[in-house]
Amino acid sequence: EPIIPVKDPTSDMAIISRKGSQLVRKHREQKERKKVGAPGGTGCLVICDGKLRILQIGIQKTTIRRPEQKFAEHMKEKNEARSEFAKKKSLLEQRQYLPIFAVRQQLLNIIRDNNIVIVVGETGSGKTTQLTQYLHEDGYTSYGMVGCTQPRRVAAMSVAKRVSEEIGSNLGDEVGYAIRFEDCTSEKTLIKYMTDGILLRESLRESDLDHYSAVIMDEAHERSLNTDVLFGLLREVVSRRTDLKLIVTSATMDSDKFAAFFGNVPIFHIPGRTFPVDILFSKTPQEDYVEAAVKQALQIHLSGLMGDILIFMPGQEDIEIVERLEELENAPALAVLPIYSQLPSDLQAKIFQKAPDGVRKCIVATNIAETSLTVDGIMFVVDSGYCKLKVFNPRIGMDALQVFPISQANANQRSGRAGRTGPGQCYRLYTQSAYKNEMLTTTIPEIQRTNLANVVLLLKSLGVQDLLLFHFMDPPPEDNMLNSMYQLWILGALDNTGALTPTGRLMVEFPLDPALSKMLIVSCDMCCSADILIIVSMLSVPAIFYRPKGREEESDQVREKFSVPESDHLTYLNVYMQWKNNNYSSIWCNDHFIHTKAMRKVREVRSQLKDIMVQQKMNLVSCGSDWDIIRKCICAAYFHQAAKLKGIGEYVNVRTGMPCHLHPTSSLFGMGYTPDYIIYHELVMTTKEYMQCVTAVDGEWLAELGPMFYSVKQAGKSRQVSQADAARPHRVCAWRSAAWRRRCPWQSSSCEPVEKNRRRRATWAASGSSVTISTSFTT
DNA sequence: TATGGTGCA
Repeated sequence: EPIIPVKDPTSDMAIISRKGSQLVRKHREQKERKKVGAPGGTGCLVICDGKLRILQIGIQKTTIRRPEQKFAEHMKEKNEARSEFAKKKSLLEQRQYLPIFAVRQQLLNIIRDNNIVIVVGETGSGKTTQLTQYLHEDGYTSYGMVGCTQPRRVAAMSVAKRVSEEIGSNLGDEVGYAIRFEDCTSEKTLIKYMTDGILLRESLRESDLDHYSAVIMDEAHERSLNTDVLFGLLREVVSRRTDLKLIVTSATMDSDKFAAFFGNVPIFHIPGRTFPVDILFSKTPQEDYVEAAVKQALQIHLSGLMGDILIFMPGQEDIEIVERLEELENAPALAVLPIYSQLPSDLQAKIFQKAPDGVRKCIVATNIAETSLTVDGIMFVVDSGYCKLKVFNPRIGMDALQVFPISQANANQRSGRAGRTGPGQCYRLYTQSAYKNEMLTTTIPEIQRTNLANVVLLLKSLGVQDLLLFHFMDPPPEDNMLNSMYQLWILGALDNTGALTPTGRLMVEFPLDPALSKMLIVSCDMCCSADILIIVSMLSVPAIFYRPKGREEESDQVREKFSVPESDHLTYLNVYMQWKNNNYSSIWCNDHFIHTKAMRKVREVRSQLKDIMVQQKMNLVSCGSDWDIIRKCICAAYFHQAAKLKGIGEYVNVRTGMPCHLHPTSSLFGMGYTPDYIIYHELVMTTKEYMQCVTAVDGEWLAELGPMFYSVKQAGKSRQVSQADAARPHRVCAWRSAAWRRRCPWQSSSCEPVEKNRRRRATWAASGSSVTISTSFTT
């Protein structure tokens, strides 16, 4: 259905909005249509600040076909556009112009008098580049390095480069950086920028961080998983090492909380330098944020005011609808540019290119533009008020990727994007009252909404005895912690007393999720480690396959050529082997709708993991074409995530009984081949409960490899696997170990009857009988 | 029967 061009856009705003509505009405109709039959209850319960909040968002779904799209052929030009200011002034003059320079001595005094200081540094204050240098100038580098953590790699690299220029040394000498795959430091290094994940790994080797005299945790308010773990660890390190200085930077709104956590430490405030941004709230709540955003962007566009527009949307799908703005041909030229992480980098680069004269840029972004990417020249921000978040449900072991209202902190960050190069305006598509009363002040930190298996393993290896007593700034839900411990126990990383086993100790060495580490370890005994190594590497990077708008069928057909009918894992192996046979060619990738960037990373990950395997004296052997061995090996690490065929194309989770669906990207999807049992890599709730990356397994493997869950029973002539134990962590562990029970606070009366049953079952199981006890699942 | 917010090791 073509969109009718607006006849006279400048004279009649009513027409514009009508056209806008037309576009969106269609979108909404389709959305409604799709909603029918979709599972209800996409809402989510969230506990924040002791309050229980129910968040329920409708499902966004549309299918709009686009004409064939041409791929961009040019990459982002790397002309180092220096500002007029930078050209005229010397580096020293630039440094002295920064707001932080005015408070330099005060800041150094307060650091000298306190081991921990919270620094509230607004954008443009210069804290990231100057703090390290001030500490260096004040003598802190005479007895150790000054370390500075960043949540992102690009930031660590680019800031280190800038500071090395300011100091007048080569990058890697006095000033260096370390990120995964790249250590650009030397024995001379005094100032080290790094990602927070690197510092966390370093603390494994050297728990007191003796190489450092000072550590700055920059952008700590972003509260990444690693930041939160480091908070707890560094707090202890500082109490042991009185010579270590810790500086934590934070946003204004949570500085008090940070200060309290570290023991009522002082807060130092550095003003920033940004341009004012007018905030405009919607007078009434918007029914449809896509429609509202389109209308608002058009209104700005036709207002005659200059400057580029940035629209924040929750996800790719909404972005693709908003992109149709461009089709309003009679309106003044508007270049609508999408940006999200999965977009190929050549298309991403477009947002940084200067638009032709007289053409206004309108960037439609996910929250990638909130912190990760900065585009200059944005004058207007249109904020939908929503973002997607991944929340983990420990009970069913499922991630849900859902649309949530943003927090006040997000909203402020978004509006700030309009004031980087001049005064700007921010249009919020929600009411002021919604902002004040309904939005959380800050987003729920990641540690409270993710699978913690990795964190638990790390803390265990650091010798943290009782994880429930570990000092987190915002402790994760107890259920979540215990579930992760249970998962580690299943994988053999923890013993019955909750202590790390030799397998667990080996697992810590790998920068992988525990189940993937386990798979790698098991593969050495099963003589398929070279093959599993590739599969594990492929699973460690985001999306391999690219499915561009307008070429869906074409790309699906190409993908099918790689498909191994019984396994997505093997399909991945196949893709890698073919890429290798084609000399790791990027042209080959483009021809086969495969993300080159992702494949390069797979190769890097593979080589890093291989190094660790060599270092750990693990043998690297391939099983050749005996793919059954590979499937069994995968089963050995993922038997706890199994599903059983129920009807045509219908699966139910073996342990929970929950219906699960094959993801449409699976090679088992719609192929007519429906094995009785499959294991899955990941369970994600988007529009449905989807199993992503699945492999067919023999039912008997499940019983053999996962005896705590399954056993084989005789049913007529056919042998069937059924659920032997749907126990929750404490229940299994409780009867196994009194020591474990003591550390499980939920070992309370409510669990008692179940525990008794459990003991009886355990006896039966131990007697060698093949009788299966079917346990009904309750949530 | 129909599809992935953003980072990090």
